[in-house]
Amino acid sequence: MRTTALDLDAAFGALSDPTRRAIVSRLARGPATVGELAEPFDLTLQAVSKHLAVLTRAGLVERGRDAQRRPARLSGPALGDLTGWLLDFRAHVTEGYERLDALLADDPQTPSPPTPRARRKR
Amino acid sequence: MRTTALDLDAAFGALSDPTRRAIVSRLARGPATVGELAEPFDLTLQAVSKHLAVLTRAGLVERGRDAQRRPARLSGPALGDLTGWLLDFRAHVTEGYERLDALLADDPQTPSPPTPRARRKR
DNA sequence: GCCTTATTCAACCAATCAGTTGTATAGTGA
DNA sequence: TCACTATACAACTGATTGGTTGAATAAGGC
Repeated sequence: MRTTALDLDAAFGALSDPTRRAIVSRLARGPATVGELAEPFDLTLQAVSKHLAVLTRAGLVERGRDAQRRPARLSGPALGDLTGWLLDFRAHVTEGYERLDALLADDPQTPSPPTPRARRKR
Repeated sequence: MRTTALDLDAAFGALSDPTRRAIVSRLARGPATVGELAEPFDLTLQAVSKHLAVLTRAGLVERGRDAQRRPARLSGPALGDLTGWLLDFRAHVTEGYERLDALLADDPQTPSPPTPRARRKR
């Protein structure tokens, strides 16, 4: 069995492609077949099938069976887990920032010292 | 419209690598130099520098200047935007699922009856 | 002015990726 | 059975990626 739980590598990787995000967007409105998913794109069915495989491997999509069709639908939990991870993360960052603000107050290395770096020749 | 705004491709792509997620985790506890970031990894400084470049290009990290050092720190907003995108998304999905549930009133785990367009035979 | 430290740039390499075409499998309907 | 539809598999290709080594750049300390 392939990893059905959330694989952060695979999940983020899957969502890093705009075509796949579009597919996921489409699936958010309900299940669809490969053919239906492929329609808006200028892509072969095989390419879309591959994208679906990537999403499925990442645990974001599940496939069913309806005669010759293999409709895809989103797997809610994975998306929830991903969101959870990011939320945790963001909380952590915010906290860190507050600590940093408290430490620095007014003195620190100024955020962006615009160093006009003249490029030298070789 | 913000041109610095988040690039979903780049942001998700950046977070799809475990080394980069570890770097981001480290940075969530405060800024760090390339050398400091590289320490826990069995990687060259150049490799870590490249990872930082990826994160910077994605808008997730900002670089500063402190003498020879170029400390990296997280860029809070990007992380917030990413989380926001996913939250929106998840909301959409949940809504879709509720609609689907209403239609099917069935066990979503069973692979067989996935769509309302069931045409199976045999 | 050298050294030393911190970081990046440049070139390269192997692996992976997104796409293609062509073929094969699975299921329906006659 | 045979034709048709929907999808997957296989092999290939060019581009990208994650890593390396080696050289260059930037800044400070002596």
